[in-house]
Amino acid sequence: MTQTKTIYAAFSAHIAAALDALEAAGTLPAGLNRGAITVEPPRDPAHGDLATNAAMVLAKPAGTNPRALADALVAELVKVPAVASAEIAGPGFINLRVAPEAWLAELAAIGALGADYGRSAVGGGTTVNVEYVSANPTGPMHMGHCRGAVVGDALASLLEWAGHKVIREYYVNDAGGQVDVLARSAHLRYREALGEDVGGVPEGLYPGDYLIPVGQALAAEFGDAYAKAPEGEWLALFRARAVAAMLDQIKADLALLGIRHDLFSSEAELQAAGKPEEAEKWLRAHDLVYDGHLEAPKGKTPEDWEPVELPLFRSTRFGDDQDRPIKKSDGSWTYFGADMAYHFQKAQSADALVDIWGADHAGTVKRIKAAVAALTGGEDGKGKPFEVKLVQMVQLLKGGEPFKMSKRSGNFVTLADVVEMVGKDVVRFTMLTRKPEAQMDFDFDKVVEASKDNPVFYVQYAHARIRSTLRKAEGEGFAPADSDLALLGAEELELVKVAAQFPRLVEAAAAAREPHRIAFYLYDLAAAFHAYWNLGNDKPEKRFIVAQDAALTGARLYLASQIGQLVRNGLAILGVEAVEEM
RNA sequence: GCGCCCGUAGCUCAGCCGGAUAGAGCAUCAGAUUCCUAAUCUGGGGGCCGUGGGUUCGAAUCCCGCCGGGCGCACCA
Repeated sequence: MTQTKTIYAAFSAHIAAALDALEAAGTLPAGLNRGAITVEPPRDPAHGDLATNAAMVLAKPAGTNPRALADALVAELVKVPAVASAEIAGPGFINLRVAPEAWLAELAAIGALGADYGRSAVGGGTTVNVEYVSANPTGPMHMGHCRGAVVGDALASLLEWAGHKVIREYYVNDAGGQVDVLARSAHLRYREALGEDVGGVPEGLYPGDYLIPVGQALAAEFGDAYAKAPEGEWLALFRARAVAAMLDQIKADLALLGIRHDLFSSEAELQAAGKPEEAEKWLRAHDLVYDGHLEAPKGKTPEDWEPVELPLFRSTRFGDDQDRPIKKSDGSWTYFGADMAYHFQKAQSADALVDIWGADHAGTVKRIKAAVAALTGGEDGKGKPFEVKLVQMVQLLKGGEPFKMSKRSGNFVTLADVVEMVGKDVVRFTMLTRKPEAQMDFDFDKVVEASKDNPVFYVQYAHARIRSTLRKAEGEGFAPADSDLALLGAEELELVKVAAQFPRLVEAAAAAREPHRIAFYLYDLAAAFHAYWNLGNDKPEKRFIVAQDAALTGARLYLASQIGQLVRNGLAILGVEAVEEM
């Protein structure tokens, strides 16, 4: 994997070197904490290309005032060739202008690194397990699963770009009551396939047509052997067959979105292997599980409430409201009991864990975080890094009105339907145009709109324009060339400046676990490109192809080519195809 | 009642680890098309960053209270 040395990193090093020089000269005490120093593009471009707060941050501990320290720093910084100018502003900011040669070097770096430009080593090769989707294997994927699937998948790619090893994992909840319901529903379809008139699907079973082929397959495999048999004879068998069929379906649905997990972990297998028992034993030994009485639910008092003694995990020690049962009164594991063991298992093979959950599970975040902290860190130690990212609801709309599908497939809008209607790339990009913890509307009419209102098309269009231009140029005998990049002027450098932010953005987005930042960046990059493009409307000499100037054309085509590369890199993180033409 | 998320321009939303005069799109107003794709671009107007305190050189950002919206709150998954 190639590491990108960003221009920002280079300037951080310049500033560090300047501080070293001041220390050596005795101007600055040695050993000051430089952790709070930032180097970033100022909000207002008039303040230059980069600004640092170094003087403000260090003035107090150094026993001097920001302006005086800034003066000394500036004197050092102006010696650096890549620094075109350095001046003090405001309360003590140092505003830097980057020499054009340094920007052109960055442009050349994009060309040299190509599809790897933006990859970073900040992750240090540590392994992050990202668990996402994990929909119950009781039916096809529906839109409720979609956002988490896309966010999780994009996050996984983003973490890879930032230098992590990533495990993409799916937890298969194949041990709970709902898969028994699935088995019974499949049995009904099985009898139906044998010719029995089963009437309608009774309340409490899954009504969707998607179980019809499962019933037919069971009928073909087993004949009428289980048609009249008591449930005990077929439940486990039918459950296994139905779950397998549903998982195949889910994998096919995910494939439509371009998602493929590395690992599918079965809750049933986890339990069969005795993992929850192991966790319980360890927790009991550390007084983190005890037999106690569950409190009555808060806020409402169920009429049939009875206190029962259950094994409880002391999640209150980690900030939860109450201790949580890990087993039910019938002796089987609660979802939480098994999930706890599952997270412990995941932690064995990863340095950090990330779960992507629907917001409807927000209430259980504290207990699982408590469990991970306990199992990976002991009762008071700090556990492995573990984050739960909550993905908020998506409201489906069409023309501003709530959208309802036919009930043919079982009373929900399937992911497959949506992908068929609007396409994979639109689904993926649109899901990433909002931060995940904010609710979002998904309007079928708006997301397929081919205009700049629609970020997907806006970004795609920028790429298509670039490719189109390069094709046309090739037809006219021009090719991108990096031999005369110095011919590029201020307007072209503006584009390079936006491009140069990509590597640090990847790092920041990965650190924050926020892939949506890439989508917003691509929009900004596309806007910068479109803006430059339109200079050519008024001024033909600003177009990429200037027929009478082969050297300039070559340099501009090189720029265009690298911007196109960057769009592809960003889209690759998001799992969206870059198109050749619109 | 409790927990979590959200509250930024008329609308939909960004705002990176606290940084300078808070940004973008839509809508609105005024402009640009003999052109590599105008599916685009340029400019104007539009703000008590829900609200009241606190922390400090500095707060949309961090902390606390309150208001409003969403989600959740049994041994379900």
